[in-house]
Amino acid sequence: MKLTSIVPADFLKLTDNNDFSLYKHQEEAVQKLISGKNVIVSVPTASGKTLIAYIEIYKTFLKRKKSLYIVPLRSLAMEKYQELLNLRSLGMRVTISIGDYDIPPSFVRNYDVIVCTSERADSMIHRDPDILNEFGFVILDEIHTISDESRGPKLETVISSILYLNPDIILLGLSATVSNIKEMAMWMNAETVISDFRAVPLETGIVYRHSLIRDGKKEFLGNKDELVLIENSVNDGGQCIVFRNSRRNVEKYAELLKNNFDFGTNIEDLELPLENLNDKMIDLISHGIAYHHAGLSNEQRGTIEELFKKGHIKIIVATPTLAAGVNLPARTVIIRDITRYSDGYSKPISNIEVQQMLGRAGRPKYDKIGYGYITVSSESMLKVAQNYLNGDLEPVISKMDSNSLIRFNILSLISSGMARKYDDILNFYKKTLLAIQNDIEDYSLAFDGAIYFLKENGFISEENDIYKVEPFGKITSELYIDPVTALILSECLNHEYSEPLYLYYISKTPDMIPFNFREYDYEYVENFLDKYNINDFSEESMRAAKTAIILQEWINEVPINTIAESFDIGPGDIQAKVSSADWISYSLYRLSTMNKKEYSGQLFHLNIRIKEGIKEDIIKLIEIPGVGRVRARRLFDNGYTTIEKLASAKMEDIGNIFGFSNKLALEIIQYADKITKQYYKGNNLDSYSGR
DNA sequence: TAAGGCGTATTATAGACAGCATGTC
DNA sequence: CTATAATACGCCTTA
Repeated sequence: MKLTSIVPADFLKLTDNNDFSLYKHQEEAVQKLISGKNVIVSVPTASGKTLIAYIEIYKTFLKRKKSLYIVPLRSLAMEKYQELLNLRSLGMRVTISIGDYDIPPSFVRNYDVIVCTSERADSMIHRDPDILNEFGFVILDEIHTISDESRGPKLETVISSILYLNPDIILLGLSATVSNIKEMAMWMNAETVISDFRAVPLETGIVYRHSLIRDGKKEFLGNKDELVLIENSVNDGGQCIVFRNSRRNVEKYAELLKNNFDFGTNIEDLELPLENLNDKMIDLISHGIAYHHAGLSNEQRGTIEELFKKGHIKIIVATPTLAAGVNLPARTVIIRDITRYSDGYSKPISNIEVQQMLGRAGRPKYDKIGYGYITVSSESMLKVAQNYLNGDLEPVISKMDSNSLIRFNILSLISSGMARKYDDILNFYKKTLLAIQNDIEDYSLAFDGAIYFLKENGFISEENDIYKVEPFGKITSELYIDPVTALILSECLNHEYSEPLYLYYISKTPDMIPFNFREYDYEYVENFLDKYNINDFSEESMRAAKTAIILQEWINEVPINTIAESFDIGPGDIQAKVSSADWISYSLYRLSTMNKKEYSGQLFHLNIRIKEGIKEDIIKLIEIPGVGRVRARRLFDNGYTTIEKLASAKMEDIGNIFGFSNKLALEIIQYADKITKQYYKGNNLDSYSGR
């Protein structure tokens, strides 16, 4: 079936006027969508799923309705947004709504296609359920993430809300292959399209006892095992990704590769942003090798991904970060470990995850074929690996049944007005996958418990069997924080303001995952707890204290690498923690405006200090574009302590400071000048605008 | 006496979303 | 519950 037989010819603007034929699975899905049915498509990655979405988005646009594209990760949202910008040639207005790049909810009305994360979709719907009336089509990318314990329920809530409020909206679920796709389809009132089509064919094999087992045949590799496969692949002009199960293993394996191979690149030619990378990384890169995990800073990860895309790096050794995130394919993928520690035990990873990693094998347009190998070291693991490759699939299981999620969810149901009575809550839950897989009556105790908790703690009230949200509950729901977090922050506000103590409370909330605690942390952590009279020496408290200590270093301008070294953590870990603390400290500030107004100013500043990693005295300077924590401090140390002083500075004087070009200096002065003039016109300089 | 082998005890173990603000090529 | 690899440590053997 040709494209133009289903969409107006206009659509060809997207395809360079190429009126090609759809693949079978695309055609099937599109026809079902056009006839007004919900669809779940289950095909491997890189098989043209986006085109299906494109076509229905356009059809929806012609019907003057909006489309919502939901993905699990911010990086994927970014990627999808860039891709969907093409739709502007058809007159559609495309935008993105994720943490940093936000549009106010009301502005959604000015766009036709909105890309967002599950959490943002959830929060948007619960702030303004009526917004769903504007939508005609919702795409749920990677819908199998419903199985994810921490994040899955957010996506499930979104789908359930749509089924509950606006069943007319057409749903398109894009899924990895799972065993209970029929059950999912029943839940979503959808039809299924299943195919094993791949744009680049995949050849798989298992490395076991010095041999490669492929198609039932054994090829002897020698005692270098999978290293032979890597070497061959690279020598043949390919690139390679090796997945391992821990950061330490990742770094060690990269080192091992370096001792075996040299796919050298001339470092000087690369113009690396050297300050990002450490010596070890640079040494590896000079051999054409790199490692990649969440301990790296965002800048480091970006650099390595870029170098890999350009072909300067031949092999990346990585943790699963690289499997889930942005699309970074390689000809050969090697899964070195198929077990991983979780909840105290080492367990085989899920096949969904294995397939996701294998999905990175084969670059469309560059490789004729992709290779995926799994290495195992025991007979039992060999069985497991064989089962993966034979398509032994797991089901998608709802994880909406935890008490904390039920509390969170019932609060947002009541806060949004979606539920006024107990029956409304029940009716909502009947629309969840949880209800398909379990008897929802079994959860009535959990519901009662959650409602009791919310009432007791002042989030909601009840009168004549009608629930009403209290201001405390409303703000908690809008901040998208766990009700327990809100309670801990309220308790915090009862203490007199103290920087370390408040950081401790922020770190103690369930929305912050604190740093791990090690044996040698005892001494300084105990000192901290003693010093601030915290009489809680539980492990939970110790971890929070350690996190608070690290955050304190951060807001006192200790360089990130110094912190990383002295606490033996990665710069990426600090960035991740800072961003959580940023969110929670903002929530703390907002809560203070309700009943502790006298602290609000201080807490507003604390939030900025956490966001930027600065001391109090340069809060004003950080506002200038191009000036971060380091440059702001240099300006301050050179006597430019206020915006006004900068406004009257000379370009050369600032340009002479280390780290400032004349161009930057000029921009800074001009900006400072502008702000100062506004100030004298009576505008408020105290408003911080972020960057 | 120092170095090295070996068995046993100890330790550590992946990742990442959410709040708000303003008018973009 | 059903792990496992790296490291630390103690003990013994050997050059």
